[in-house]
Amino acid sequence: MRIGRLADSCDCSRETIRYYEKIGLLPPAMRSSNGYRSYDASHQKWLMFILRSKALGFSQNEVRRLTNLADTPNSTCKDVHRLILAHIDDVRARLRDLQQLESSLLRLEAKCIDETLNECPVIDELMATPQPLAMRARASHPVPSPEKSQSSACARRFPGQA
Amino acid sequence: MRIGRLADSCDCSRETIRYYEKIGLLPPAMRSSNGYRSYDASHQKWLMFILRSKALGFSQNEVRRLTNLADTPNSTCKDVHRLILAHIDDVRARLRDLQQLESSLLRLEAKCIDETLNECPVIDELMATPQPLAMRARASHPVPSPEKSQSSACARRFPGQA
DNA sequence: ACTAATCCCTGTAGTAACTACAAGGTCAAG
DNA sequence: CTTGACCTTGTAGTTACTACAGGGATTAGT
Repeated sequence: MRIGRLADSCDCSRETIRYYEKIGLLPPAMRSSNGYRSYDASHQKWLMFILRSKALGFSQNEVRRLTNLADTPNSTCKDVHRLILAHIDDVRARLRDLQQLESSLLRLEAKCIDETLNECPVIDELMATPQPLAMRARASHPVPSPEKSQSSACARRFPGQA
Repeated sequence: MRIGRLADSCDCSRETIRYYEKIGLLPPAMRSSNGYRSYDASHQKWLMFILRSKALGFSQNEVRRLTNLADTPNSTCKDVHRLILAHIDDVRARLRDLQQLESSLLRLEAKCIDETLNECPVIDELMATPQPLAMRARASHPVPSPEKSQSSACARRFPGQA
């Protein structure tokens, strides 16, 4: 089997396969006389293994550890189990982050009451300085009170900077 | 204010600030006679704006659009609203993906019944060939039935490829 | 037998969004 | 006058690929 067929059979690109070989995730292919890579069923298994692991969200490094475990005769199921649990924790942490994000965005979105408004409360909220400069500065310039609703009056000399 | 103080006040690194200037997210700083970057409150506002937007998960491109909107006098709140809604959709899609991932991982994890086992059902599942080769191949070699529980017998000649 | 299309090869550069470092200039304090 | 903390630029590294460029090999059709 040449690279194109392997790629088609696993639904990934040739480049990806060559890439996995280069970084040592996939065992190097045999080469036929013309220099073309030549694959068999075992390569296909490895590749599917890698692709399935990735589909489960494992990083390259984790996949590497998984393949190492898969390739080690003495490795117990325990190690695999540990890796999966760690990954589940990771996924859950990301879930929590995203949920936080979602509610923050919804809260922000709720501020858009009047869509015809030219002053955008969202922009204002994002733009607002909380207290960092005034608090930390040794008051080198006065800081003229909370700068009321100038909206986007700052740095207007900065339009299309590529 | 020099770069160090701005960085401290916004809790980001000097490199990040220089980077934002380089890619045109942040308006270029004034320079004092020695060539040092010099910032004022308006720069700080911009930077906070960018950092808050990023914290809400907006990509660089989205942040760029947001800053453009913030900087355009005629922009209505509507455009901002649209951007936020699109982003919320995005976040929700990612949430769904992660939830899928989590349940897949839990399903997989549940297969680890006996941790002392040397044959790992997880590895086996990840390694399994579904039907691609046999189905798509023009049967150039026989395909000797579903290759029963050889576990990780393939490509064992591939240990530490760094 | 010739030609065009389709494969394959290698190597490099690009993506997002930074971080880290190298090699050097500036400035204030001890 | 040296040390240390700051600043400058530029380049390379990260993750996980993707997209060429510039070539060779094979295959299909005429």
